[in-house]
Amino acid sequence: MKLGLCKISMFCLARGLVIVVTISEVAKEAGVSVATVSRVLNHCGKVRPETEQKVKEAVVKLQYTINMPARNLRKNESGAILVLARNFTNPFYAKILEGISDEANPAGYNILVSASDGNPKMGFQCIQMLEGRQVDGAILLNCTEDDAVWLKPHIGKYPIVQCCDFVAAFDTPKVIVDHFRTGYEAVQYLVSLGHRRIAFMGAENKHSCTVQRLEGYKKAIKDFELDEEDALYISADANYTFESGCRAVYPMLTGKNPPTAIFCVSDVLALSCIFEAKELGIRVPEEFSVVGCDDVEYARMCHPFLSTFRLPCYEMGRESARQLLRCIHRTPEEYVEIIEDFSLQVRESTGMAGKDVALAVSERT
Amino acid sequence: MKLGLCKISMFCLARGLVIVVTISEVAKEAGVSVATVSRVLNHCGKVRPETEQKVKEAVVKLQYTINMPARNLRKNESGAILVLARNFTNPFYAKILEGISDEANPAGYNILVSASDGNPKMGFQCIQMLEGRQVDGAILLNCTEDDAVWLKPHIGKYPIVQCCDFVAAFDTPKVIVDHFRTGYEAVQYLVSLGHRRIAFMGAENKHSCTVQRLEGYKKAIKDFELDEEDALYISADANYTFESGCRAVYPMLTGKNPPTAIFCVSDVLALSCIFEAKELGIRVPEEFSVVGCDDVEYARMCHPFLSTFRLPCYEMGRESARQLLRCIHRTPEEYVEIIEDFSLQVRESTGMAGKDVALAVSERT
DNA sequence: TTGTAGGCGTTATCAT
DNA sequence: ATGATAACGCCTACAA
Repeated sequence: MKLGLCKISMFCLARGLVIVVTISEVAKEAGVSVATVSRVLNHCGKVRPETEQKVKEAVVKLQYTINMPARNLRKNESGAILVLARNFTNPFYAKILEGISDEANPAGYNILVSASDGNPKMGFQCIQMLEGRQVDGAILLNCTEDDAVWLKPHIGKYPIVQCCDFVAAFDTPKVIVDHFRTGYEAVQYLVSLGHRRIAFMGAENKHSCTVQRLEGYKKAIKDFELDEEDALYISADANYTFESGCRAVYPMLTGKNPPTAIFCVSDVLALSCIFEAKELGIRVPEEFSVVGCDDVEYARMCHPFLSTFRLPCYEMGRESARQLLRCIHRTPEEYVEIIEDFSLQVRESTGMAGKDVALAVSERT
Repeated sequence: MKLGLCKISMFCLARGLVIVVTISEVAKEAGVSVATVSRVLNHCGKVRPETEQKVKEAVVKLQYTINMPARNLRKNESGAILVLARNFTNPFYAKILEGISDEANPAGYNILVSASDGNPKMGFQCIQMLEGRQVDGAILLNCTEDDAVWLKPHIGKYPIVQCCDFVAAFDTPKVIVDHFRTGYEAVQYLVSLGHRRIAFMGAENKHSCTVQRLEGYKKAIKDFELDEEDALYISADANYTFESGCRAVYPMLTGKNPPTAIFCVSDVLALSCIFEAKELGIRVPEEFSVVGCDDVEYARMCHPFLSTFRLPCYEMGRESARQLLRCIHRTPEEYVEIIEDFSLQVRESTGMAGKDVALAVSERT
């Protein structure tokens, strides 16, 4: 890393070197009172047009800008909302964030982000921001039972929306999908292709999207009387990283009696399964079918295109923001639970059950 | 309305009346003055241990939490910084954001994000937040000449750092890579593999990472006396989307005299080239070599693994935050220009120049 | 329609 | 070491 030097100069911020223009200076300049200036600033009518004009001219002349912390203090609000997720490098969370922004920004709210990285300590920090009035509300993208400690006492006290992952017992608006059903339908779909040994890849976290999908999967396994083995449930790490997905699926694919299909709780993990299978010379989907969940952009960036459940990430983000703003503005209403639809996108990573994988591998070697 | 010593306000959701505790209530409870409470809260010593103890007990008993807008007003700071990027769904920006968070959060700063989507209007909003004291500084990830209008008058007035994309004339700290050199070295590398017709894919924006890489590319084309044609420069859309990359490269690959190699200013675009080539039955890298830039995680998620320039995204984020905090705290220092290193990651999408692509295509058909 | 004045909850500057 | 009190900049009854 090199270091080049540019011109020397000091920042001159409000605190010292620059004259900070306040509402009273504007008032003086315009020859009116601060109250009038404030009224003009807040467009609350009740001001004579020529007075308003004078004030506006003064504002421009003095380059006045409103001091938000001051206004916020007075109005007891912050004009910002918090979005708490594990991270934003996962395209799934990034897309939700986009939806939230698109809804909240036009409404005049700023977005504050915080990556918990699965650390419950961040949940505490989240509440701190609510308590400290730094944000008017929060959207939690990865709420789990682990958050009960800090969250429970604050439910109903602050505007909080759970999105995607949630804890049913926490009484907040929820914007979710029926995770159980995705798990069930994944199996159902694979069974329709003739698969009987179907694996499940979750993640080392207590997210409802992991837990409930596993439940849906298990229920389907029972209903369809399929092979039921603990060895068929594997887990990537809590953050759904590609590498951990590869690590998790490897022993299963190289072990005895491997499955002919797998359902993964995240697209990135599904991609890791496809990748690892191909590395091992196992053809997808001829010998191994993979179903993902999320439908992120990367699912269609290389062949075989991923068969996956499309969740309306962007829309979930928007709806979460809508619900949160509703809470913040105290629109009298019950806590709604909005269940977004999903749909299976059948593409190229799934196919009819054919030869046994182990057999195929041994043939090749 | 009041209840005993404490004020009551309808704080959040319909259900809860929340008692808002202020510093003066704590003072009353502890039998001291607000000044003392404040001193304890700010750990500025000068308080007798037993007094401190009393205050702390009162804080716990009343569940007091500091009111940040009030503190911010008084201290004339916000404790937040702004990160402005085109979007955060591109893993490149997401990774930089991660670096910024990891540096700024421990320092007590919150992160406010804003997606400009290339809209200069957002630049204006950015300055608004600086002026409104909602943030103490800003990191701009996509600064271009187009931003001169709103940015120029505020340079030196507010703490601003340009990261990755930048305008040299704007006198701010910069955390960048030598984009020109990536363009030059990409060609150099491809030449070493025997390529003579090398294309360039940029994007419809004025980012320095697009403009300067093109310049480096052109210089190398001249230096190595390679084919020099306007038809060899193509552009994806301003946001580097996968689809636009496909659209841009298609006519080139199917047209007359296609190149045998291409350098793309972003990994996502490079992936789109690989994808489109494969769709057309053109083998990568046997018939068509592709070099990307960024080295995002997705570059190694499917074969052929992308040969690309690794930019230290995360580190650039951290360094940007470091520089910004330095500006905010007015550490007397010059505006530095930190040039981060990059390195070419040779993987599977590049190979020796072989048969002419058009020829290969015609052979196949 | 406009002005006066009293907070909002802190911190910081004085005294004591 | 502690306390009284004046800002910080704005909003908003209440008066005029």
